[in-house]
Amino acid sequence: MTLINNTRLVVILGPTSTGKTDLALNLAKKFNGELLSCDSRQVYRGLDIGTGKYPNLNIKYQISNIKKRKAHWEIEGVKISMYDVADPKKQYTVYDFIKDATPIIDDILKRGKLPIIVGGTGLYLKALLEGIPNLGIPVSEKLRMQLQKLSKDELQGKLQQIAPDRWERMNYSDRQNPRRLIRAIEIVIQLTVNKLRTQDDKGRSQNDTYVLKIGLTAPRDILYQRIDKRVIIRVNQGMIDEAQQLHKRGLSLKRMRQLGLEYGVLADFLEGKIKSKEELIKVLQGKIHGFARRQLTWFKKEKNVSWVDTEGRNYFQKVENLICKWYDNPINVA
RNA sequence: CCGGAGGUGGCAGAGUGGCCAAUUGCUCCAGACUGUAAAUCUGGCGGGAUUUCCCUACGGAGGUUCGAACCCUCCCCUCCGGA
Repeated sequence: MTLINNTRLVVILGPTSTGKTDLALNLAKKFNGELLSCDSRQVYRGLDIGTGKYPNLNIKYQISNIKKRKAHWEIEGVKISMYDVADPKKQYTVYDFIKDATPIIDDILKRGKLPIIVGGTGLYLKALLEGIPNLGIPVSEKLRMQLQKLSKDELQGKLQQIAPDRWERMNYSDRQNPRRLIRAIEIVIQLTVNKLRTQDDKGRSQNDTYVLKIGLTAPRDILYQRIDKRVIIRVNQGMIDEAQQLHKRGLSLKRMRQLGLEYGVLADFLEGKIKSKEELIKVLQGKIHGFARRQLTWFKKEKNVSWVDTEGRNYFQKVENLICKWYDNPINVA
C-alpha cells in the first residue's frame, strides 16, 4: 500500500443522524473533494435505505441526482467511494476495508482532489488513520468453529494457558467477551503454530498526511429526536421492502441479523417476532439510540477533533472556515 | 347496575406475610473495544449518607400482626363479559 506524501485529507466523524454525509457533500463541492464512506454497513450492496445511503431526509436530494455505479455512488456529481463494494452474504471486516479503501484514497489524492472521509465506524477510522497491529493476521474459520463451542470459562482458561501475557493485557470487560477471547486465541495460534508474522500498517497519520478531523454533535435529546424521525422516514421510504427483497434474493435471516441494527430488527419483523409496524419503529428507535451512544463513547476519546454542534446556526459555514484556516496553516492534527 | 380480572419503580411484567428497594426484559446513564464493530462485552439505574446506614416506596384510607407489596374492610380507578 503506497502512500503519497505531503497530502491532506478531511475526516467527518460523529454519531448517526448528525448529517455527516450532507455536510461532506457540501464540502466536496466547495473544496474539490470526493467522499469516502468509512462505514461498516454501507460497504454492502443492497443495504441502502437501512444504512442511510440516501443522504437527506428531505427532498433536497432527488433520486434522479443519485447514480449508483459499480463500486461507488455519485450524488449530485460528487463521487462517494466504499459504497457497494461487498456482497452482504459474506462477512466483510476491517481488514477488507483497509485493503479496499487505501488505494482509493491514494487515487483521489493522485487526481488532485481532497479526500473527505465520512466516518461512523470508529474502528475502521482508527485502522485507516493509525493502523491496527495484528490486522494482518487472518481469520481462521476452522479454529473459530472449534472455539465457538467452548464456554466463556473454557476460553478464558485456554488463553491464560497459551498466552498469559496477552490475558494480562486484557481488561475485565474484554475477558468476559467471547468474541474477543476467540480473536486473541486465534492471533496467538496463528503467530506461533502457523508461524504467521505481524505486519504493522502504520495508517495515514503516521505518514506525511495532514488530517483535519471534524466531529459533529448535537444535544442528546435533539439527537434522539432526529433518530426517531429518521426511522419513521426510512420505514416510509421502503426499508421493510428492502429487507424483504434481500431475503428473497437469498440473504438468510440469520445473516441479516448479523448485519446489525435495522437489519436485525427487520429480520425479527419478517419472521413475525415483531408484529406491527409501530412496534418495529419503537424497537428500532431504541436500538439506534444505543448505537449513537456507543459511537459517542468511542469518538469522545478521539484526539484532536474540532467538534461542531449541528444545532448551531451556520454550522456549515463554521466548518468551511475551519477548513480554510487549515489550508493556510496545515497541521497534522491526527 | 350485575358478574369476572386487575391496579407494583420511566414502560412492560414477576413477586403473594419476614431473606423485597423489590427477579427479569426494554428504555435510560456510564464505560470497554488491536480482523464479525450498526457487532460484541462490562458496570449503574427510588433518594440521601456513601463498608452490611437512614428515608420515601408496590392505587388511596384504615385494620390484623412482633413484622405486609403480599391478609381483612371501605373507597377510587382500569379492562373484559352481561344488562
